[in-house]
Amino acid sequence: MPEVREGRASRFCSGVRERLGMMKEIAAVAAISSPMAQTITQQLTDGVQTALAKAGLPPAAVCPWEVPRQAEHGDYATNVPMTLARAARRPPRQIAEAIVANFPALGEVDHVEIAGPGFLNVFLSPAWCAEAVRRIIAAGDGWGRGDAAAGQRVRLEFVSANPTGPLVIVNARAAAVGDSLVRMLCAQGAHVTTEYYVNDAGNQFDALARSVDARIREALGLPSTFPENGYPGEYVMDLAGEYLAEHRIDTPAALEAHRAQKGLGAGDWLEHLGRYAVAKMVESQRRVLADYGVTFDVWTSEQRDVRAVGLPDAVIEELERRGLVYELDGALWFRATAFGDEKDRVLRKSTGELTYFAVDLAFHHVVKFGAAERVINLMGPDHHGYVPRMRAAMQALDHAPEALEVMIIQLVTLLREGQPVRMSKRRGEFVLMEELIEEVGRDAARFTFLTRRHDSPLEFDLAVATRQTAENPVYYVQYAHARIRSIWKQVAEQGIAVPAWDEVDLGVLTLPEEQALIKRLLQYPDFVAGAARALEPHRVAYWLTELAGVFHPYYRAHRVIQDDRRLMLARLALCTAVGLVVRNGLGLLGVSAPESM
RNA sequence: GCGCCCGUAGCUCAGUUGGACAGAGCGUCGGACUUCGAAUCCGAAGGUCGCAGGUUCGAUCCCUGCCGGGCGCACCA
Repeated sequence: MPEVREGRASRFCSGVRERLGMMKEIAAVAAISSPMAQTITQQLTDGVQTALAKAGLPPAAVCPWEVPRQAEHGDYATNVPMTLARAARRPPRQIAEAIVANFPALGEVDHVEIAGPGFLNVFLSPAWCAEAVRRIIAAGDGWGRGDAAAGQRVRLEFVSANPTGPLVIVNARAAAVGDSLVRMLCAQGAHVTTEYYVNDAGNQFDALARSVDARIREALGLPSTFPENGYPGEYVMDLAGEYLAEHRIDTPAALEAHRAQKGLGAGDWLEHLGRYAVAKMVESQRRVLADYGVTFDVWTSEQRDVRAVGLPDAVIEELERRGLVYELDGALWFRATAFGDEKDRVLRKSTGELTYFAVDLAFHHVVKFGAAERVINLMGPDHHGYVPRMRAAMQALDHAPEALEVMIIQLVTLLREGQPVRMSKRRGEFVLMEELIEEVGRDAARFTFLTRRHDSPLEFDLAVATRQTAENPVYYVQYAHARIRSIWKQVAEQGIAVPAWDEVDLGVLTLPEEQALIKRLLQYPDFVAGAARALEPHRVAYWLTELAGVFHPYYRAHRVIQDDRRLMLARLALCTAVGLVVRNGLGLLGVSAPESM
């Protein structure tokens, strides 16, 4: 078995931890932080189960908690009495009453009510909530970490654009989604290896090589015809120009001499040019992604890491051993229909060449699943028809069908002030990812991409994304952080002494706005765990916007710095906790939390 | 024709994996800066969740059919 380059997941995760960072003011306190505590819903679930046991009722298989829309319905609600009604053969309300009567005394809970057909509405204790601010600050960047993916080895491939052209808008979307997923999964205890797959073989590779060759001949004034399926973009001319410059070739004779010196015949020459072009393209892709804040643990080469080491043949043999391969019309077929695909698929064409599928299947089976139990691929919508056959192949090779998770990243429509920006890939005109970053900035670009579900098409208005107004939620959220930092600057300038948080009386945080703010912060760990489980980073973006939407009105209405020192310190603590969570959340999205704006 | 995704406020989109009276931003209209940052805040108007059935105590969510839109159906990658 060939050596598989293993990613350095730990480095990546520690990098995230670094990026999540923490504010100076809380660093000292965080040093004495306690181990990860149970989330509030876990405590409530324990309470319900205890009550059920005491009442002689069967335990609940699951105990879903939701945050009701209406405040009258409490802070958390569950429908357990209704789901249990059938098994217990008692009406839901009776079960609810039994739970309430036997509910253990929990510090977090003020009281529990029965409502509607059989809901349990839990009201949190205001004093406990106020006190919780201290724990949030103490948890620091650990607030929001969890174990939803603890110990899982995850292989996450995203972007993976062909090395035949520069990165474009949709790649920026995939990069934003993928990178955010990495951060979320790491924060939930997963060991994630990120991977970029370079398709440096096959037809597209040949087309690139021939395109560069044609441009080189043109540049030297030699007769040439541009290949039918070649790449027309200007970057191909740049590649040709760079090649000539690097090798100091400026005449046809110099080119001949160069090729002769290197012993490059017709076939070798195209291979050589192709390698050169791919290396250049990959390097530029890597640079653009790095500018975007996205790095990969592994850059896998189709040619070097899969084809050259004979993986496809090995996997085809494996399939043959299992009797899942047959020959027809001179081609070799995989019996994909035996695993739910709509038709059988060719592994080796009658020409003797491997199909893309055969190579990709070997890549998945050996390289990806050799390194992880969970394989997540982000792909474009044009590939969704490809998924069933890959899944069929994975099943044929004994992988659980759900082990391969495919996320379709939908297309991006680019607008400027509501007007479509014309793009034509055929003519080689498109808006590049680097132009996007240049124009709107990384934070705005990434956040905007994460304000939509990954599988729904996105309209990206360049003009709006550039505008630094409320139209742009990224600034709304960042502003909350900057404002909180600004309060701390004021504290420093005015020479206000702030004691250790242990000595601050948080009990004065009794305003409805303050309680609402704290309750939101308390929801955060459950929320990000849910987003990580669902692989939906956009939820975090929405949640943060809502948090900012609770904070800004509070900030406008109530002063932090004031004569009442007790109140001031308590509010300072609350604001610090809010700033911390904003920062943690933005960190999950790969968006910065600025000190000032 | 078959398969997958999508139809929610004028626009762009959320809706926590079936919950209680349907949410946000923008846009529109009307207000708020001698107070820690107005990239902010307060208020108003705006809906038959594409249509019709079904399952359920309960449906925007699940099932069926229809209408409308996108994508895919290669010995391409």
